[in-house]
Amino acid sequence: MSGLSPEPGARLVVILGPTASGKSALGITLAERLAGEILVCDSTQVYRHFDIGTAKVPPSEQRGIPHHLVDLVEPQELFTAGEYRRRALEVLANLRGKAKLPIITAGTGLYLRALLEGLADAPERSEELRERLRQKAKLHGPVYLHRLLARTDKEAAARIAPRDTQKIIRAIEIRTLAGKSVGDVHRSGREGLSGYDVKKIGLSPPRGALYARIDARFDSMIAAGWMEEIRKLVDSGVAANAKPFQFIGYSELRACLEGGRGTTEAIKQIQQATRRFAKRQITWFRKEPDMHWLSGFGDDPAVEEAALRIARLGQAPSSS
RNA sequence: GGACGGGUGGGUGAGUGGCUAAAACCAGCAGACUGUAAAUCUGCCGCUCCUUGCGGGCUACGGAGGUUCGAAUCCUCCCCCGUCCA
Repeated sequence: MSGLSPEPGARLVVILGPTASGKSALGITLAERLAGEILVCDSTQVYRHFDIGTAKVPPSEQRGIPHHLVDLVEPQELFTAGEYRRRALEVLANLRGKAKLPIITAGTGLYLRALLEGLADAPERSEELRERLRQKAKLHGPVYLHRLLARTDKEAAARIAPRDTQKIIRAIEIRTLAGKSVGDVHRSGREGLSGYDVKKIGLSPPRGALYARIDARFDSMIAAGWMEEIRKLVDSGVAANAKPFQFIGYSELRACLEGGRGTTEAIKQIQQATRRFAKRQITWFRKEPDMHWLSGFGDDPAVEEAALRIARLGQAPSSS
C-alpha cells in the first residue's frame, strides 16, 4: 500500500542497513547531491545527551545538512514507535513544503515499518497495567502470563512464545484496553505512508568486514570521549535505570566507571553485543520489500554512485 | 628421575561401562517480532545419505593397543600440560 498511491508524488529515499554499515555517511552524500535533508530513523538517537555511543553524527560532520528526528526526548522519558511515526510525518510534511528530498537513514526496523506501513489502531502502553502484570509474572513464574493471555486471546497466545514476557504483556495490554483480540485489532488495518515514490537502498557489506568496522568504531568512540560523556550523564543525575542507559555499551561502561573494574572484559562484551545487534538488524531488513541492495559500505565511492543512480531513477544498478 | 592431578566437540566445562553425537554455558548461524525494538523471544549447531524418520551410515572424548555383547568411562604402554618431591 505504501508508495503505491495513484499519483507517484514526491520522492523519498530510504537508506537502511546494520549498524556501522555507513548509512549516515551515504545519507549526507546523497543529501548534498540531491538537495535533501536527513530523517534519522534510530530508536536510540532520539535521546538527548546520549551522543557518542549512539553514533549520532556530530554537527561538525553534518556538512550543513539538517538532521531531523534526533534529540527528541530527555533520558528519563519513554519513546515509542507510534510517537516516532507522528514526528516523522510532521517532518515529511515540512520538507514537502520546502521541496526538499527526504532521506531516511534507518537502523531501527520497527520504526521504519511504523512510518512506511503504519501502525494498527491499538491502545498506547499503560504503565500501571504493565506493572501489575510484571508483578504477577514475578509471583507465578514466567509462563503464567502466557496462560493468562491464552484464556482471553488464544490466537495471540499461539503466536507468542511462552517466555516472551515483553510481547505477552503487550498482547494482554491490547486485549484488555481495546476490548478485542490482538488479531482483530491488527486486522482492522493500518494506514501506510502514501503519496511518496519510495526508493529503498540497503547497505550489505560482507559480514567479516562489518564486524571489523564495529570493533574499530568502538575504539573511535572511546577516543571521542565516550567515557567522559557517561561520567557527565551520571554526574548530572540520570538514573541508572533510564532507558538509554540500557543501550549497548552504556550499561557496561557505566559499570566500569562506577565499579572501577577493568574495561577489557567490558570491551569484548560490547563489541559482541553490537555484532549480535547487527545480525538482528540484517535479519529484519532481509525481508523488507522492494529493496535495492548494495554490497558495500556507505562511504565506498562505488556504492555512492550506485545509490545516486537508484535515488534518481529508482532503478537497480544492474539494470542501468 | 619420582609422586600426584589433568588432557572431552570452535571455547569454557559436565560426564566413571549401555538411556551419550556426548549436559550446561559461551561463541557462531538462522529465524520471529504492529507503541521498551541497541529491546524481547525461538530454532539449529560433527560429517553425510535418503523413501525427512523420535530414519540410515560414517567419524569423535591426547595416541596406540587390550578387556567386554557394549568404553569418553576399565587395563597396558606412549605423548603432552600443571603442581609437588628429588
